[in-house]
Amino acid sequence: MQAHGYSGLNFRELASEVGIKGASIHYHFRTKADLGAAVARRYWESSDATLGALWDRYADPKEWLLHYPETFRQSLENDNRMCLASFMSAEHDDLPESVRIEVQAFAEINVKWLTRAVSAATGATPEESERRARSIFAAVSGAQLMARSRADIGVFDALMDGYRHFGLIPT
Amino acid sequence: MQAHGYSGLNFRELASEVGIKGASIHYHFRTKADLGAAVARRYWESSDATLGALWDRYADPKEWLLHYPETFRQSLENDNRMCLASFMSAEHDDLPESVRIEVQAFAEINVKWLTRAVSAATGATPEESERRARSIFAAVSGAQLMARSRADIGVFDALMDGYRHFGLIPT
DNA sequence: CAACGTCTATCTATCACTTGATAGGCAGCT
DNA sequence: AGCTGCCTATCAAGTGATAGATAGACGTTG
Repeated sequence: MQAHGYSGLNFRELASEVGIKGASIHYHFRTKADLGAAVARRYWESSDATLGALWDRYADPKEWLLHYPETFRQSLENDNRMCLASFMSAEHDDLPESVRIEVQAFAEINVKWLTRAVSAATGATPEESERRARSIFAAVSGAQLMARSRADIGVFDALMDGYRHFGLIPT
Repeated sequence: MQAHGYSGLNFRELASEVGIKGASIHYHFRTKADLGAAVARRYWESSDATLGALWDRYADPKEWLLHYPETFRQSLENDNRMCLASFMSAEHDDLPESVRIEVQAFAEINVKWLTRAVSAATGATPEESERRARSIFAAVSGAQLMARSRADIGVFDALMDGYRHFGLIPT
């Protein structure tokens, strides 16, 4: 799904990757919307766990923000894929409600995590921290977008350097 | 196309909007790739003109950067659409080569324009100006992404305020 | 233990529908 | 006549979804 989005996801192709037939998927997921929602849910739950691990790995709050972009970088490393949040926007209007909910959850957990990290790293007020958290999340998403469109992960790294250089991401 | 992307674009629906039949489009564009490339091309040419007009409208370089986000905002105003650059990334891997080229042209003209504007507004070196130009372009694209996913243009405006507040967009 | 029923997970076959594309015709204008 | 622009009809491929059959695991019961 991170490769072709929701509309690009089809039962037969997915099934063959798993080693079964397309019709068999309907046994586990009644509709495509159910399937999509399940995939999206598993995705943000996994991200949630990754962020939790990152939080535990470092004691210095600044380290959290410095390493945050890595969670997005991994998608690009893995076959030039993109995070669901990005597909979410592109396909937003065509997404079944159940899928949209799960996909938005991804953005929420990211902003929540970032807000806490920014707060701890800079001592800013909760409002200011959330404001910066949203800015960082949007900016990093945009960077992932650019990098994918050039199929060049170096673009992503350069943009992260830029964000730090211009002070968007506290160092 | 700004509503459903390239894969979501289909001959019959587009035709009915223009008041003709789907098959008739093949008279003007032999293949879907030709059609997509033409649409993408017209899009970045239009953006190019808009940026040129913005450049001429103000004498103070700082005004250029302050008003730049408006060119992206208009897409959202117009039916929660998104700029092609964003779809580009999402569908990048599935895009015909001819379409990809035109879509990337959009990013290029934006970065070029921004580089000149940043240079004029801040007096930074060419390298530094381009670096910031890329950062701004990616960040604004990401903001448009977020706003669309929430179907809320207020999200876009808030993010622009944030970018200026945190110094990414010079004021 | 063996026979039976049941549940699980998959299969094959098929349907209705959409999509890009082609072939060929027709009206209007120059 | 010939060109232009559009039409109808149709095709082949792919889509999500459903119906019904099948094979294996498992427990229950005679």
